[in-house]
Order: sequence, then C-alpha cells, then structure tokens
Amino acid sequence: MSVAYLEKLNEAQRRAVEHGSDVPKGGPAGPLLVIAGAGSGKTNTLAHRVAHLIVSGADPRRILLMTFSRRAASEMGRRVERICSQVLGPNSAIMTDALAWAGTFHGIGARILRMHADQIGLDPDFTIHDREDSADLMNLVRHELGFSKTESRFPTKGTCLAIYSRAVNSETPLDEVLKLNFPWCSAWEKQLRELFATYVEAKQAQNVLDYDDLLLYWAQMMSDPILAGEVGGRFDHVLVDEYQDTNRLQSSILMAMKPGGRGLTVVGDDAQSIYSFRAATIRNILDFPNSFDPPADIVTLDRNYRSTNTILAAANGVIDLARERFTKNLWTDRQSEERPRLVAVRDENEQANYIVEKILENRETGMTLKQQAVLFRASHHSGPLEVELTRRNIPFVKYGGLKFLDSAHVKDMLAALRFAQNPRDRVAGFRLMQLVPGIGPQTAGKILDAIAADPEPLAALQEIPAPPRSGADWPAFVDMLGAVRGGDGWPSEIGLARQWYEPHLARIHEDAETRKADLLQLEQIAGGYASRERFLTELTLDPPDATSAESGTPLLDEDYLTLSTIHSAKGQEWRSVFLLNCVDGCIPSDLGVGSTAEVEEERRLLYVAMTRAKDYLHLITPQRFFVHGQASQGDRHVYAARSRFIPATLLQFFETASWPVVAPATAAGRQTRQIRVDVGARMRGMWR
DNA sequence: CACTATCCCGCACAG
DNA sequence: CGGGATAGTG
Repeated sequence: MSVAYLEKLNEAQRRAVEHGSDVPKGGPAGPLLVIAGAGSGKTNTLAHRVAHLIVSGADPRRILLMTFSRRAASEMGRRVERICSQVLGPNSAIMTDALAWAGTFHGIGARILRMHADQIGLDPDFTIHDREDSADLMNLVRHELGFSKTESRFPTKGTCLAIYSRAVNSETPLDEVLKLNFPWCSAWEKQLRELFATYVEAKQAQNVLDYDDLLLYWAQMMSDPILAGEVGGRFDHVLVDEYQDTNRLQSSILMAMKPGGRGLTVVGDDAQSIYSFRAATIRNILDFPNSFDPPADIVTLDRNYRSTNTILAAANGVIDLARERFTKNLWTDRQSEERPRLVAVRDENEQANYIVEKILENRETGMTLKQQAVLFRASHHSGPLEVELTRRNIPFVKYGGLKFLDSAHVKDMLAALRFAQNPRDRVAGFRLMQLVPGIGPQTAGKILDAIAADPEPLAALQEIPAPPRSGADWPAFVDMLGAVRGGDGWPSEIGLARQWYEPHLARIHEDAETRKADLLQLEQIAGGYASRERFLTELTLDPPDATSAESGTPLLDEDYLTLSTIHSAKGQEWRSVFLLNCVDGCIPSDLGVGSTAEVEEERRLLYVAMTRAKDYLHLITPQRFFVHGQASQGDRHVYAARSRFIPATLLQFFETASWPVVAPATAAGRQTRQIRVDVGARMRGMWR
C-alpha cells in the first residue's frame, strides 16, 4: 500500500511505521524496538505508526498507548487523529473512540484497577495518595511504631518512602536496596521492614493506593492467568514511549500483558535516560530485543531534524565522553556558522541580567518569547532570574518545582473532598480535622480511631460528641462533610467545602486573599471533570505542572517565556535555549556524584538540555555562588568551575565569552575585573 | 492537650 | 531557607 502520509517519512521512520504491515487486517506484528535519538521525529513516527495501524484495520479501542506524561498522550492523540482523518475523511466513525486507552502507566493502571476491583478484593472507591500524602502516612506509621524518638536519628518520612518505592519499583529485596542506594540507612533494616509492613496494612485498611500501588497491584493482577488473559486480551497493540525511563515493575507488567511480544512496540533513547531516581533502568531497553524468541526487530532513527550541525556537534561531543553508549551519533544537514556559546558571568545575578538582555535582543529580531526557553537542573536555580523577569515585566511560565497542589490551602480543600469520598482515608481526615479550632493531633487521632471500625464512618462521625474545645465549629464541620458527601452533585459540592473552609483560611493565613484566589481557580478546574472521583484521581495522577508569574494561567494567545527543569523539558524544543548554572555542583549536581552511574546520568541530563535547542544555545557559567542557609543579602559564597562534562577538549565546539565585556583594566576597574585564576577551584582540584 | 517559640538538620529531578 | 522535633505556656 502506498499512502501519501508515508512519503513524508524518511526510510528508517517508514520502516518503524510499516513494521508488521504484511500481517493481515492490522493484526499484531512481532515485537519492535525503535531507538529514536533526540529530535529524530520520534513523536511523529509513533503517531504515524498508530495511525497506520488504524488505517490498516486495527480497532483504535484495542490500542494501548503509554507515554511518560498525560500531555504527551493527548498530543499523540491529536496527531493520530489528524493523520487518520486525512486518509479516512473527517467524519469517519472509526475515530469516535480514537485512542481511548492513551495515558501514563499510572493513569492506565488506575483505570484497569477500578475496572477489575471486585476481582482482586479492592474497593473500587479507593482514593490515590500523591507523594506527599504517602509520606504523611509513612510518618503516621513511623510515629505509631515509636521510630520518631529513637536515640540516633531514624530516616525521615521522605527517605523511608524513597526506600520503599525503590524496592517496589526495581523489584529488589530491601537489604539490597539499602546496600546499593541507601547505605547510610542499612542499620535500620529491621525497623524499616516493620515500618513498610505496617504502612502497607494501613493503606489497605484505609482503602488508599499510592503511586507505586497502581503499578504493583496491576503487576500482581497479571500473575493470575484468567485476569492476565482478560487484561492483555483487551488490546491488540501496546505501544510504549520513552521506554528508557521505565522501571523493572513497568517492564514486568508489559511482559505479562504481551508474553510473546506480539503487538508490542517500545520507543526510546538510552542517551536520554534521566529518571533512574524513579528506579528507571536502561536495562529495559537494552534487554528488550532478546526477551523474545525470535528477538524483536530494531529500527534506529539517527537523523536529527531539530538542531543545527554546530549544536549537534557540541552535544555529540558531550555524549561521546559517556562511559557506555549504545546509540550512534546523530547527524543533520542543517548547516550553521554559529557555534553554541559558553558564557562566563560573575554570579547568578549577572546570569539573570545576561539572559534577560539576550532574550529581549532576540525578541527585537522577531523571535517570540515562546520560541525561547531557560532550562536548569534544579527548580530553585531560577530564583534570581524569576525576580529579574518579574521586575522587567517579561511574562513567563515555569515548569517543574513547587506546584499549585503543594500549597497548604489547596491541600486542605482536597483533603475535605477526599475525606468525603473515602472517610477511611486517615491522612485526609487527620489533616482536615486539625483545621477545626481546638482539635489537634491527639483528638483527631482518637476520633479517627473511633470511626474507623464502623462500616459507615461518616454516620459514626455524626454520633461522636463534640470535642470539648471545638464549640460550634464541630457541628459545622460534620454538616459540611455530610453536605459534600450527599450534596447536590459535582461540582457544586466543592463550593460547599470552600464556604466551610474560608473562615478557617482567614484565621490561619495572613495572605488569605491571594490563597482564596487559588481556591476559586481550583473550583474552576474542578468544573472540567465529570465527578468528584474523577477530579481527585486525575488531579493526583496529572497535576498541573506549570506555575506562572501572575496568578492564574496566562492566556494562551499571550506570548511568554518558558522556564523549565531539564526533566520537565523532555521531548520539547525551542529555537533558542539557555542553560543556567552549567557548573560543577549544579551539573553534575553535588548530590549526584556518589557513583559513576549517577555522574553518567548527570551527563545525559546535560545532553538532553543541549539537544532541546534548534538554532541557538547558550550555556551560562556563573563563577561565584552564594551559599544556601544564610540571610538573603549575606555574602558567603563559593567559586564554581565549568561543568566537568565540558572539558578543555570540547571547547572547540563552543564560542567562549565573558559577560559583561569589560574595558581593559584601569585603576578604577577594580570592581569589574574578571577572575583570571580561579584559585578556589585549583585548591579543590588538588584533592581530586 | 492545643498551640507557639525555638533550634537543628538536610536539601533535586517527578507520576 | 524550611520542615520537623522539642520545649514551654495557657
């Protein structure tokens, strides 16, 4: 079959798209691995493959497409639809249910678990804990077991959860996880085991699942042959994007869904693997071909359509120094005279000034803000820049870091809704009750204990005598829960919760007014969902990931600059990219230099950042850093050196510069003189 | 027992 | 700097 849409693809892309086309009626082909380098048209190829399957007769309702984020899933859906409608006509009935099963592993897991809840002894009304909720529950259990008062310090709730999560996601026994990833916690193995056992029991008693459970329960479910057949048999084709960032548990699920690999396609790039902290392992992608007999077919996309040859040369230079590599270098025919720039500035404030100046210069030449982005390793690195952008009235949207849902008042509101949804959810109830004046941890705990055993916990709550010091606030609280639970439907019930909450908000927070605006925004968002359950689930699995300078979301037609962590920039591209803090300590992060594997991942992170750029790339190296943990105007600082991932041998790929450009030193030039010898770095170098 | 004041440790990336 | 444990007060 020769179809117009195939002609726009290059030879390798086309092989990936047409793989298995000889199988009749769009039936499942053998397993396929697509190694897709940065900017190689991966999303487009995958979209074409899905569309091609549909056009060839596959049922779109029987296609499962798993992406790394929800955003990627909906983008894929749009593209597939566009391609299909070109071929089949805009009103073709086949598309009405197009890609009903596109989403993240976690989102799909939640959906499958609710569908089969009764078959695996799960209450389908379960609520889902996000990471913070999970940590809170871990903390409750930690207290209960008396581990918060141990003589030497017991690991914090976050560390406990990280250990637990790592063990689950990497399918590794606890002792090994401790030895490999958390050696400083090894002494607590016995206590941790007890903690985790109690944590699991608590989750079950409370009818809550955490992120890991969505995968774990799904994987466990697949060990039953009947259920495995049912779930796996629901899909003819299973396609997974960003396969380099999946973990053992996810690959187990996949193998259980499609044991022979028929209908299975995975796409990824080992050079862009940056999620090992979530237990992702590139073994998944490397071992994929030989997990099957006969082995999977492999298609490699190594032509880059995104970046200029000079940017690509620099990026290839960086990744060439990686200890282990499995993919070939990318190539392009986009010629450019301009090499990427490596710019030394005095400190983070100068870095902000430099970037603002260049961004405005770019805009003068016709490049919109939307075509430009500033990337960074850690969310807080953009602090000084955000201040400067705000001061100069440059609109921006920031991805990554502190989120809308993390603020206390939003969490309070969600706790109210979640407790109404699932009154056995102790984390929600515990948080919520303490908002009532006169109720603290003790009272809240006792009330939760008292209602926990009752099959109708909210009814039991009505019967409980008001705590002595809570006065009229108690009946108001109980009434609110009843009203929200049995209220006149979604989304009006969120208004009931807000009306109850507002006086408490005003009492607890100084800046109640701005927080109130957030709650109204939450209510707006809530209106877009069909039910309370859907709202809570979707919000937990797909939290809004951007914050903007002004309150509220910026208008879509407005021009704005993108600020993003490198992790959140995955899969994206801009004409001009600036990378902040390209120095040792930031890239690699000083927290990530413990093992070779960690350092190698930091290198890939730099590679991912560099390959986001189409035409212009600036790596900024501030030479002086103000250290954390001092007053905002304090001047304790350290000197930083250029990232170790750009050694002298790679300087040939860059245009190096200092900024601001200074006049030759004069007697008065003392304050602006450039650093000529980084003595601090040399001294440190003596020991490495 | 709730609530506030103080001191100390540890710290990213995110579904 | 900010969460969290701890001490002190009403």
